[in-house]
Amino acid sequence: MWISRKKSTARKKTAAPEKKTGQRRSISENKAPFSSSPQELLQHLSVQKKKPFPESISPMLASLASKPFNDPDWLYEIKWDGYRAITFLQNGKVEIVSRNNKSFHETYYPINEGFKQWKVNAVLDGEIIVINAKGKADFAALQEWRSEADGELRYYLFDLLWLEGMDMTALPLTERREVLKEIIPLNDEIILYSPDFDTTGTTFFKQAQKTGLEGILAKKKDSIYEPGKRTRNWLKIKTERTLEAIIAGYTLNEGSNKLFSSLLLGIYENGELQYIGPVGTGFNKKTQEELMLAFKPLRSKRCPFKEIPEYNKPSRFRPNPPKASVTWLKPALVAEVSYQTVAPGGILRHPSFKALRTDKKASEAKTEHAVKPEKLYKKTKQKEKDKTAKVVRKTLLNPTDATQVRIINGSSFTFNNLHKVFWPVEGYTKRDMLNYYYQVAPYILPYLKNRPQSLNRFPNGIKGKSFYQKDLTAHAPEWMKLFPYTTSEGEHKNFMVPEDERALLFMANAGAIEMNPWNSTIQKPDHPDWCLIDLDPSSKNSFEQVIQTAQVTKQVLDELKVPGYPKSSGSTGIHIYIPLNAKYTYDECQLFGKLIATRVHEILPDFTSIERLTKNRKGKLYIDYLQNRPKATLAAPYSLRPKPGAPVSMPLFWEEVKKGLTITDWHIGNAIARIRSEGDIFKPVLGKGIDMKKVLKGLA
DNA sequence: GGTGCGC
DNA sequence: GCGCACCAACGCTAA
DNA sequence: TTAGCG
Repeated sequence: MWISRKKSTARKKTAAPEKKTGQRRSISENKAPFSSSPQELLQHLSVQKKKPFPESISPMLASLASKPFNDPDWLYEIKWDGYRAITFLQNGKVEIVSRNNKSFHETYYPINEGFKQWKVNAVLDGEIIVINAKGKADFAALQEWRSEADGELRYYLFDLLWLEGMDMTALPLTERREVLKEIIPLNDEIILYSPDFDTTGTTFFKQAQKTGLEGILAKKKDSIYEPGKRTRNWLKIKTERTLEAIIAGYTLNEGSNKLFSSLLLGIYENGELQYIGPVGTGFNKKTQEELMLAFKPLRSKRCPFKEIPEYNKPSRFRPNPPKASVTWLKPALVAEVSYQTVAPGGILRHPSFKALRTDKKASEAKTEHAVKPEKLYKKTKQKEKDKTAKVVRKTLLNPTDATQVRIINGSSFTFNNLHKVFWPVEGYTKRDMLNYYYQVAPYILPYLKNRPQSLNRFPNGIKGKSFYQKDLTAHAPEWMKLFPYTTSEGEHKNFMVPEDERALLFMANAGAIEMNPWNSTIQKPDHPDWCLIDLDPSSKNSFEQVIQTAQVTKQVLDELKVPGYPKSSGSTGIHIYIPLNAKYTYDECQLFGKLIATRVHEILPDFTSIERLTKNRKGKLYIDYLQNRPKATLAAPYSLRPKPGAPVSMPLFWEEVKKGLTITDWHIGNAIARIRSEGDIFKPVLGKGIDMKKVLKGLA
């Protein structure tokens, strides 16, 4: 028994990064800052080598959600109303920059002071705010902040992106925050840890409303940090609503030294302008001046409302309001206004002026705008049901031995040549590849099970000689499932059909870097589970054109009310899958694919082509629907590709299919973290299929 | 990557 | 016991 | 029949 005999293999050093700083909690006195052991963390990070100090990072952004929710897998933070700021701390040098990489170094100089006692090299993410005299975060005050007399600065840190040569972004949020908490000195009054609250989303939201906070953030505990991305794993829920209202007039209180005291607002309902109340806050002197300038040509004698509203109405807070005079305006300007609720009678409570919408005509003003539905949340809910997605597996092979024996699904495997470099530029080895497939097995197997495979083998890495193998008859172990076929020559042969991770690792161990399953299963070999659209650029196309074509494909599918799921091919293009649930034949499927491809080509005739023959394509992007045929294969979702950079064919959200996406975004080094964080977002491809008849009827 | 042959 | 050669797709269609 | 393609 090899496994038990080998004992002294990998027990190496590597504790958590240890620093010493004055007031900080010492790491040794508390438990290690990682929920798992350092060994596990190291293993977690094993695919990445020491990462250099990042030059710049754009912050990860939150998506907007319409209402709070409760979920133990999410944590809740305060949404600070200030400037997002990333701090680069290197060898005692401090650089604090905005979202757009503008330096805050001079502007908010007191913050630099606090970082002087830090002894670590790190990249931190947080929000700078100003507390005004009332003790509340004040965005306007922040913008006008010049010195400590203008209010108290705070820098709330909520994330850690890099620490002492370790890229933290691939770690789950909770682990990043645990380490972050450890390294923030306790004696600083400006630099603070932005806490999370162990409560339900709804309770926390109510609390936030009461406290007058701008909103809350919900963050998925196991989410990774994806720079520059507006993620669904971070959601912001605002306590205030906004609407677009028409400015119908303004008032001026007796004895006021301002240009105006409030704006009188209305919205159109059934063609009539309805009064929705005054707004008296949210503008400073400068915006008032600008507004007055815009009002000048609109002044009118006539009140645009049907009835003159009671703008002098006393309120609970102002039983004896100052006498105000009114100037009516022609209803032409649109203001964006925030408010908390609508009182009976349609009057806004706690309205605040946000901005003049110069891009909108009065007739276009809408009651509610933006606010994405909680669709986002429902999606993640689905993921949680998927138990396999929750299991965090250890790696299969240790980092040292060149040969290792493992039992998988009851079968013994001898893995040889584990040091062999498969991706020479990056140095990824056969071991890295096997570890990847072992970890991705629960996610990729649904797309391989019951599907005959074409093995595309690279036993000597991506630069070595490669070959295809379909017939496994002579090489299959007894446990291997086979699927018989007859060649056009009349020879009887057998495809292999993977059933479990044992089969997956068999293929990987054979040098099959890429997994190439049929589009149908052996249960219904002539009925594909999905329809493929393969966007395959020529060397003359830019990737931007691929993205544009994918977006147009999405648009065409939307018009037909057909769902489509995109993934990066991992090579040069993008694949789009339409779920069919094995209800149609390959012929029908291909015709449907042709229909989509043709429509896309008609919209983008300049740089796309649906010609099968390369020479007829004239260097255009090939919209390939012909792979919808029996026995054809395509790299599976989550498959590695034998290309430089060890890219992964990664399922994407449509929102990610936009300018800036690159083919190397996802690779062997970061794919596992991404997949664990997002779950299998391709799952609907294996779900309910489309009703092709209905779609075609709608077209006729 | 696995096999079989010749040395 | 080793180095080495050899093997490991397929179906379609244009020309 | 072969060459090209995916």
